[in-house]
Amino acid sequence: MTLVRPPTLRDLIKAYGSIEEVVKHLINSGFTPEDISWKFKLPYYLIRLYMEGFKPRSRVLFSTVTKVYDRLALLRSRRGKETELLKFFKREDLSLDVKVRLALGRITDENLKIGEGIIEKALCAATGVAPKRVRDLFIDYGEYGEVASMLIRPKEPKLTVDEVYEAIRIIPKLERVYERVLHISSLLQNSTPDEARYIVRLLLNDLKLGYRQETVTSAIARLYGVPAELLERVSAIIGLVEGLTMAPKGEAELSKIRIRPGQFLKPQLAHIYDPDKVSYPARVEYKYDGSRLQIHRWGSQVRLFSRRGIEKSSTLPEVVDIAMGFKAQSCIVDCEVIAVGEDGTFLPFQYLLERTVPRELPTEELRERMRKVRLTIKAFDILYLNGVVLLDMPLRERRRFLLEVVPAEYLAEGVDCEDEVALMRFYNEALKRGLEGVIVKDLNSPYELGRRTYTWLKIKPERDTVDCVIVKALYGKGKRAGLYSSFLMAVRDPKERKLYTIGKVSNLPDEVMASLSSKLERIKIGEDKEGIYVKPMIVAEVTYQEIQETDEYTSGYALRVPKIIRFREDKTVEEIDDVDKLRRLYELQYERYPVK
DNA sequence: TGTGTCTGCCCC
DNA sequence: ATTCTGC
DNA sequence: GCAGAATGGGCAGACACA
Repeated sequence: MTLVRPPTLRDLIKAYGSIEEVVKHLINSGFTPEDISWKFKLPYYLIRLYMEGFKPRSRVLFSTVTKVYDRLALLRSRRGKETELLKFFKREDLSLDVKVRLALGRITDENLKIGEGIIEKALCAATGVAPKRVRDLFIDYGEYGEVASMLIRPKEPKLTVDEVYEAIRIIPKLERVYERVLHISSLLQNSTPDEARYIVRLLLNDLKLGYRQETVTSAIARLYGVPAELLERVSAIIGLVEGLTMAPKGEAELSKIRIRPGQFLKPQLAHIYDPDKVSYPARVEYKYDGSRLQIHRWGSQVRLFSRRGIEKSSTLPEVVDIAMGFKAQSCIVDCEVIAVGEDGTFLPFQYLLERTVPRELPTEELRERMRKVRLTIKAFDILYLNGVVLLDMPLRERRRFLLEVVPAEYLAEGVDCEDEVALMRFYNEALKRGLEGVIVKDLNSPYELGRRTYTWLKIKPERDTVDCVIVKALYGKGKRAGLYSSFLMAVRDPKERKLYTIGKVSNLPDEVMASLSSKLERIKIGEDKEGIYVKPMIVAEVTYQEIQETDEYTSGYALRVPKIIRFREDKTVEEIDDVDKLRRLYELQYERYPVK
């Protein structure tokens, strides 16, 4: 009589040659990764790695990287961090692109679709701890990396850099939430507390090490003996990871990288207006309430990029058509895309989002939206024309080319101003015509990629203010863990003694926040996972950029870009503004912004 | 099938 | 988007 | 002065779940 026993993993490896082949065979025979993981007591993440053809290249332990992270976190000065990074980049047992991505905390350019929700689930699954306790720890520590390191049990470090790196890179292939949860929880189960801290932070795209990408750039520049400015420029043109990994090729090769249409460039940004920073004559243009768009055209090819470099041409076909009308062989044009009604009046920003947020749409849906929300553009700069880079040219000269290339109806309207009086005259006219404000530009300034400069200044009006009351204080995260960091505000009902919420405000100095917290705790009347509810008695004057209709708040209105101007200790809850005033303010803005 | 939650180097 | 903060 | 880190409003899409 022979005893029949199921084949062990060892048997199967012998039969199929490698564990990778075994996994492939089992998947083809209809087993799920979960089945295999359970049957052979193998971590789920490893099964997924083998399914994707994972081949370990180096045996460097991930714990060697977490030690570097720990040292970087401890170092205060920029110079110290740079030296530590330099040491890390000198390691020869890891490839440069892996090191660069580990240093930047960005393992892949694809969306991981992992946020706090999934991390919480994975931590519960990995440790058996109740969600409530995980959430409580999150309130205390303000960040899931630290929470993970609290919850994961110490063990001998055995994860390799390769495993962790590849395990993160394959996450976009895991479509279902439960697959991602299993994947991450198995990774965390096999990690030490320190490893768990940094795995979670890598997954959330935030290492919290307090250095800038500029520091990474200069460390690499130093190591390979190339000018940091050159490396920065190359990175601005071809992307950060791509640029930094080119450093070993040397200065000559780096200098060959040229701007070309089709390759996103980080746009220049503006500061808030300061009269002392304007040099006249200045170029002053309307500021349209839309979305930034960088138009690339070469021959019959067009690419559109949002402010952060997301490609948008498939959902904005009318802008592609406009670009085809540009009088150029090739060009890169900087503009604002805005939503307009059938009569050409500006539509509120909310409408535009229905067009600019989606990355792709079924043709029928796109057609429908194109009918509902029409688009146009207002161009204000040109960075490249027919093979020539215009960045270093003064704005005054770039504009000459812009006017030749872009038809007048698609140009941002503006004037050259000789002095502040003319500037203010134009600004007031802009407000009267329903614009968001104006941008003031130095006519002699070059276009500085990815920088916020004082050569571009934006002026926006102070809107009305609303007196409202704090009804809830919300816990802070990250470095504000353990503190309150924002407030839920409410206005009165005109008749009844009821309060209606209108939105949240934050961005108060730490000192103010600290002095308020004891007061808030004294008037606490309840709590939930986000924060504490308080007796409505702290009154504040709040301003905003726009009032929007919403289902999110009980008043039916929300403030866009809200901010506290001052606390009104002279006012009581009975004296704050009511919902009627909010409604009046809401309707008033459409006298300025006519909507069809 | 409808509603709710989460995520997005989203857009501002 | 805005604001604060540390370098 | 700068960039990073905290925070606000919105929307769509993709799942999860009932």
